[in-house]
Amino acid sequence: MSDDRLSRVFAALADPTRRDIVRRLAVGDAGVGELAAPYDVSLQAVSKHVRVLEEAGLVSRSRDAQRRPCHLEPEVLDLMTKWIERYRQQAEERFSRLDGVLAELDQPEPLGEEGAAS
Amino acid sequence: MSDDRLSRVFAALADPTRRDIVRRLAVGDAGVGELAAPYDVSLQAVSKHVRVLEEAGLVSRSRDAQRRPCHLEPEVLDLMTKWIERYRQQAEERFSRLDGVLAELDQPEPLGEEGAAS
DNA sequence: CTAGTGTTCAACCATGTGGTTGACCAAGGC
DNA sequence: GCCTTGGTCAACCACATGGTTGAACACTAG
Repeated sequence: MSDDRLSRVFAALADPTRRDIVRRLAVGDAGVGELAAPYDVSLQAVSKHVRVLEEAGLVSRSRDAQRRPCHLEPEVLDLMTKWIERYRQQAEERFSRLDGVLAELDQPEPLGEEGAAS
Repeated sequence: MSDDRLSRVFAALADPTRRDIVRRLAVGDAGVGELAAPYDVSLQAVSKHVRVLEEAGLVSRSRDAQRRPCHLEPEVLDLMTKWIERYRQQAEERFSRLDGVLAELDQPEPLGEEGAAS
C-alpha cells in the first residue's frame, strides 16, 4: 500500500520546520546539530523532526564519527509531484472542456458541425 | 505568510480519505452526501474532511437548493508542485555535480583542461 | 404549515503530534 | 581509562485531529 507512504510524506511536509529542514538539505547534507542551530527548539525536537522525514523516505542518514549526516532523497518528492499533477491536470482539463461548453452556449454555431442547428 | 497556507494544504492531503475526495472531485463536482457514500464513516466526518479541504483552499463550494456542491480548485495544487519541484531540482542538480566530481576522481583527465596533469 | 432532504453544529472521546526535560548511548581526543 | 561531543530514548504535557452521536439549520415540495 503506497497509500501509507504518500500519507507520511504529505504529513511530514505539513510542518513548517520540517519543510525548512528539507529546504536546507537541498543545499547540502547536515548533521542534527547544524540543522537545529537556527531554530529555537531543543535538539531533541529537531531529532524527532528528522526521524519523521526519515520514516517518510525523504531523508537518509549515514555515519561520520559521532555525526549522523542527513541526506535529502529527492525521489519521494517526485512521487508527490506525480500524484498532485495527475489530479491538477485532470481538473484543469475538465475546466477547459467546461469553458468550451460555455463558449458554445454564447455562440451556438462554433464550427461546421454539419448536423446543423438551423 | 504563505507558509501557513502551504502547511494547511500538505496537512489536508496527508489523509487518505481526503486525497480520495480530491481524486473524485477532479472528475467532477459533488455534494457531501455523494462524497460520503463510498466510505464507511459518518456523513459528519466527511463534512469535516470537506471543510479541511476548503480551509486549505483546495475546494470551493456553492449552493444548489439544499446541496452544497464541492468544486476542486487546482491552483493550490500548483502551489504545492512549485514548492516541491524547487527543492527536488535543487537536490538533483547537486547530485549531478557530485556525480561529476566522482567521475573526475575516477579518471583524473575528464576533458582537455589545458593546465595538463601530464 | 408540515414533512422531508441535505448538511452543519456541538459535545465528546481516543489517539497522534510537537514540544519539553533528563538520562543514556556512541565515538574520538587525550 | 575518562571526558567531551553528537545524538537518541523515555516519560511527560498541551493541544490538534479523526471519529462518533444527536440536535439543529436551510431549503424544497406538498
